[in-house]
Amino acid sequence: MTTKEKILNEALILFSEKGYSDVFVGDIATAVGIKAPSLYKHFKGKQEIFDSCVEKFFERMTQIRNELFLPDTPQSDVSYETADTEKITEFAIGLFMFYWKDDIASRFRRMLMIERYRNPELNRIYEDFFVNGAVEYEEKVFAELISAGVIKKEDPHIIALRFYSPIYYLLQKYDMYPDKEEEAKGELISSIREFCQTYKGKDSRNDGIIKNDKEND
Amino acid sequence: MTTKEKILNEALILFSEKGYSDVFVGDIATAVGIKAPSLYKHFKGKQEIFDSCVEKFFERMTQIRNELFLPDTPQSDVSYETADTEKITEFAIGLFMFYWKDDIASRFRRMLMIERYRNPELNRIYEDFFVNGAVEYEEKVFAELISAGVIKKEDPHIIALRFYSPIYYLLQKYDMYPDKEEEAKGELISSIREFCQTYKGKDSRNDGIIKNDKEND
DNA sequence: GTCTATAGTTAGATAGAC
DNA sequence: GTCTATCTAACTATAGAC
Repeated sequence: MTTKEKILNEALILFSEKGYSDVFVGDIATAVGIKAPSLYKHFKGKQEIFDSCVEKFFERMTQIRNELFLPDTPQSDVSYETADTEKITEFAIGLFMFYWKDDIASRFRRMLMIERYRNPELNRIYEDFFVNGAVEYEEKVFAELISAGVIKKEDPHIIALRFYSPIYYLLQKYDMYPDKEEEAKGELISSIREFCQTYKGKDSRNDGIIKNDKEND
Repeated sequence: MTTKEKILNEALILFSEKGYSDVFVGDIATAVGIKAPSLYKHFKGKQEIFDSCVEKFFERMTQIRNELFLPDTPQSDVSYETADTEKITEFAIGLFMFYWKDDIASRFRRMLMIERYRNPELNRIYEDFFVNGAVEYEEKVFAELISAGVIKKEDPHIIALRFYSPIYYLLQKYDMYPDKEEEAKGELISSIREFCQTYKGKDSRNDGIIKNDKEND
């Protein structure tokens, strides 16, 4: 890793813990193992370091969207037709774990939560990736699942909201406790299981799966 | 309002917008209409102003808990037996609007969201009131509603999680848009209606209300 | 590309007049 | 209880040696 990369790496860690203004150029330098003035050979200043972190985040998100959300691997041929409780759960866990643990996404998300109230541009980014944007994306997914008959014919927006909000809540709950992975996953799985019981099938609320699905444990 | 109260009021507004370290003593003074050194006749320093805001928040929360959560008014005699979709919706809206719009609670909540990553004590307060604590309280409510037969016999923790997480998500979504009250309430009501359809009654999923409830709009 | 030394700036807080 | 003037400390950034 080059010094420039090290700087960005350490800077993002610090920004995610303290926000922009409480991180001092000297802190970043110390974390990298150099002195503050040396940073200015790599970046024009603190703001440029920050801007590069933003850029790095966008690159990572573009990358993961191609991997996780738009898989063009052979498996994608099975499409929505075969999506079931297990697949929906897998998708939820994948999304949750990425937002929670990915080095870039999780740190940048925390930084955005600190900065979004004072910086409208960062608030927009936060909303696009972690609030409205996330729900809107899932809305499209559920609209397709409804067409495929996998999910009940109800308002896709409300379905997406009820799917995503526990993920969002649990992210906040476990953000400070990266070691509680099993507990977090357990809660998420229970929540998604209930979600699937409510919404799967064309009108399958009284199809008898309500009580028996618990055997999956 | 005394100058001391004015200081606390303006300080909380600024802290909720910028967090602790980006608010300068001079900013608070200007907002109040005095000069910075004058503040020191009322408070020892910036930290004491902040601590007083914390105290004010605790007072407000104690007050509202007695009003909203533990109503000892005559109406409470009807108890959980008569709780229905409408009452649960009313409770959800009351909780949401308080967290969203109450001058003290909403500002303090925003400040906590900014500060919780760098201050463990503030993170604990945030969790107690807006994350774990909120769900734990509702867990107790739903446990009682289950006993009363109003809510289906399922894990009260998951029920509480699925009840509260949309409230929490919508709070983040509309935090910057206090004027979008009707839109926010609409989304919340749709979400809670679906919640009630899923959980109300001992096993009342196929009681025919599923499609027709939309007439309420 | 790293360092030491230092300039320039600004925030928190105090002194003392009114 | 408010002000002006001022101190001290801390941070960003630059200059210039190596």
